[in-house]
Amino acid sequence: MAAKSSSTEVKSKATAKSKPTTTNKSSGNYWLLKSEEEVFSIQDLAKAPKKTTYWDGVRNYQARNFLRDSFKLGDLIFFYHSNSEPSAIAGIAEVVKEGYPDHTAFDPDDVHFDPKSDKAKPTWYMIDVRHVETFKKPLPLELLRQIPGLSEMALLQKGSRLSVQPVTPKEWKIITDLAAKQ
DNA sequence: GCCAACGTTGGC
DNA sequence: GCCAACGTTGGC
Repeated sequence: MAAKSSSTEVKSKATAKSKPTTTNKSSGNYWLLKSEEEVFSIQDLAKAPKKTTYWDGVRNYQARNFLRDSFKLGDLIFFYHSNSEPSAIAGIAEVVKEGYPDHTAFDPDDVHFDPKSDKAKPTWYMIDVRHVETFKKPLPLELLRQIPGLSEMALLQKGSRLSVQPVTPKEWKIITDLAAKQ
């Protein structure tokens, strides 16, 4: 397991290139994706055909880099409900297709249309994710903030807005243990 | 609904 | 290349 994601690596793509994987095995990386519950919830994902959807609409370069370069097949993802009551980690998804161009950027009728994006050289990327598990009880931000081992988690940092974030193996374990106890 | 924090844009 | 203005995110 060469999972080395950490908040300090947020600006670096080094890990993506340093691991020329030749198998379909997960890179062992963990992630967190934000979605507004009212827009697309983990329940929506569970009900989707094949419990799978494409993760479109990311229009931030840092987040784009993660999607394009670092998400690998089998990587596990916390599904986070933002702007929710309460905002919470709602469950787990997995990567079933690695980064490819986000076609919604080319569609003038789409809310995420980006007139500057060029089909020949796409600016924005997406991945496909499949539902793995919905937590019996979502883990609200307020609860997560009380866990000492999570104090450095990207999600909990002041002003953190990134909708695609790496999660460390340690954070992953603490949170999944927590979910199992609910 | 408010507003702090952040990213992006565009004038210079 | 600076930085003010603006737009967005997202907790509260």
